[in-house]
Amino acid sequence: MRFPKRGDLIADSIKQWIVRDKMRPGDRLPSEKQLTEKYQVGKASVREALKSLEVQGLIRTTTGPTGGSFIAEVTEARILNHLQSYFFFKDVTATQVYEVRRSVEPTLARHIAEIADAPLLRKLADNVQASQGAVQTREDWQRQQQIHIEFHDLLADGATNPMLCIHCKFINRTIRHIVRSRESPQQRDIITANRIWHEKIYEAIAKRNLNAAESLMREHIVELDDAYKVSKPQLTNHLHLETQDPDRLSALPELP
Amino acid sequence: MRFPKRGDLIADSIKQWIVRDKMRPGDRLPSEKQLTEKYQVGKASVREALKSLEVQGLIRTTTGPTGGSFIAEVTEARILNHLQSYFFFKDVTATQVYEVRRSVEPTLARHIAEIADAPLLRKLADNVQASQGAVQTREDWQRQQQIHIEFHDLLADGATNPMLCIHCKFINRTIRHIVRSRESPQQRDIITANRIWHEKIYEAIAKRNLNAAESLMREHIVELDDAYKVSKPQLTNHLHLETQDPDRLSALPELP
DNA sequence: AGATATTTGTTCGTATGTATT
DNA sequence: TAATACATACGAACAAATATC
Repeated sequence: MRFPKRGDLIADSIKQWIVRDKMRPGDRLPSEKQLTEKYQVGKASVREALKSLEVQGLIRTTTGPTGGSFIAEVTEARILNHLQSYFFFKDVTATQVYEVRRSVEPTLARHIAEIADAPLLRKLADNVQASQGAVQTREDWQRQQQIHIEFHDLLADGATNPMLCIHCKFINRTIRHIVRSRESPQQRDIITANRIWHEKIYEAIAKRNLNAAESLMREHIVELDDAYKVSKPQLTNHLHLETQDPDRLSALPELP
Repeated sequence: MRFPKRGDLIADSIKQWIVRDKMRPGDRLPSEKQLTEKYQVGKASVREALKSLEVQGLIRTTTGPTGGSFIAEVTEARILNHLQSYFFFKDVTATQVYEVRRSVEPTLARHIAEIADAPLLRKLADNVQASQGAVQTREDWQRQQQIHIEFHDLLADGATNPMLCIHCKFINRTIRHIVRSRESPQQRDIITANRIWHEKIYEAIAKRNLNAAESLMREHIVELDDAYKVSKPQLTNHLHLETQDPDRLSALPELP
């Protein structure tokens, strides 16, 4: 395709409009009919443009009399899905994920130690408390793994630095995939070691000890990396689906 | 909207198909007509699905007898644009960008010191060479700034760790925005300081001195952060346009 | 070079679904 | 309940791009 499609041109034009007029989330776009008249194009082209903006997460669309297209803030879920799609064919190894994690998460811990408020401290304390349970069965092990990653997610969610937040959230999502693809090793000592690390990190954060939070987190990640270095390095990736309802998908005919 | 749109359902179904059948970039999808027959839906719905996948970067589409939709690897440019859109309404400050940069770029420097090959070393050397020029005019200053960021981009492009690469590339793109929004300060000493830092970092990489590369980069970033802390913290963000050709956009009618 | 076939791109008319009044 | 305003969906036709012969 030498020439850009009409839909893409219109989408870009609307983007310019959003920037130039400093539109904010919630602001309303003209209706499809108005857009066809303004741009002198067919309905389908306008719909392609709106679909493009919708997939990018910049607008959301509703039906009905008060409906239409409205400027939206791109959600965290959407950008995480896009990142996941980006790495789908990339063959990222667990070692590579840990290389990034080792550099970013200590910074996150320091950041949180600086800004954590009472509600966040409470959530972290609850999480540490929840990780006290015994690890007997395979289900126990998997549950503890989820609680463990949840601790890291709480830290990321608590960040006031959006860039730091999103990077850490994506790392955690990737770690979840790695953990799932791993057959449970009978390494109960790792689980208890993790619990102790989290306790220490929590204490450092609660005491606003920035340096301790950072270095403890670094040691924690390095130990995790070492512990799992032997296991399957390749992570099994998949594409995220918007509609998690499997019934609706299976209602469609199968493809050959 | 309570029920998902048909286009989204079909897009998800195709995604499942891609994962289940282990399709690879270049593989062909059924034609629009075939898809309408398979899914028993109208052409518009199929096109919405394909448009969604196209915007996500998972397929590319061409016309003609050998044309159609083909599986594609999501490009770096596309994910960077999505990240930019994500932060559009987020009000990220320069300080926050540097907080992430300070943690991740030293890791990148270490990574590169470990794996850099001759061509990359050559490019880095050329870049350092190019930064020797005098800084007299305002244009000199801006050119030197671009060469400086180019050095960091060369490091990111050289990374074999895709996750590290993309994070650093996005940081660099954001830094470019910050630099552009900054009126040139008459701080010629910063430019020369940067040049010296880059020389040292290059030397460490060339000598495969991982620790030196990492710590030099850390000091370099910290100094940069301090030097610019006084300037405007807010970065002026904008949305990326697919079609950079301004003629085509201005050919469209203006919006009210 | 020109004709032609194939596939996407675009338009239009019409009908349906949805949410408000 | 009915009228409305909007998005959603279908189908047929035509236009444009790009291969092959």
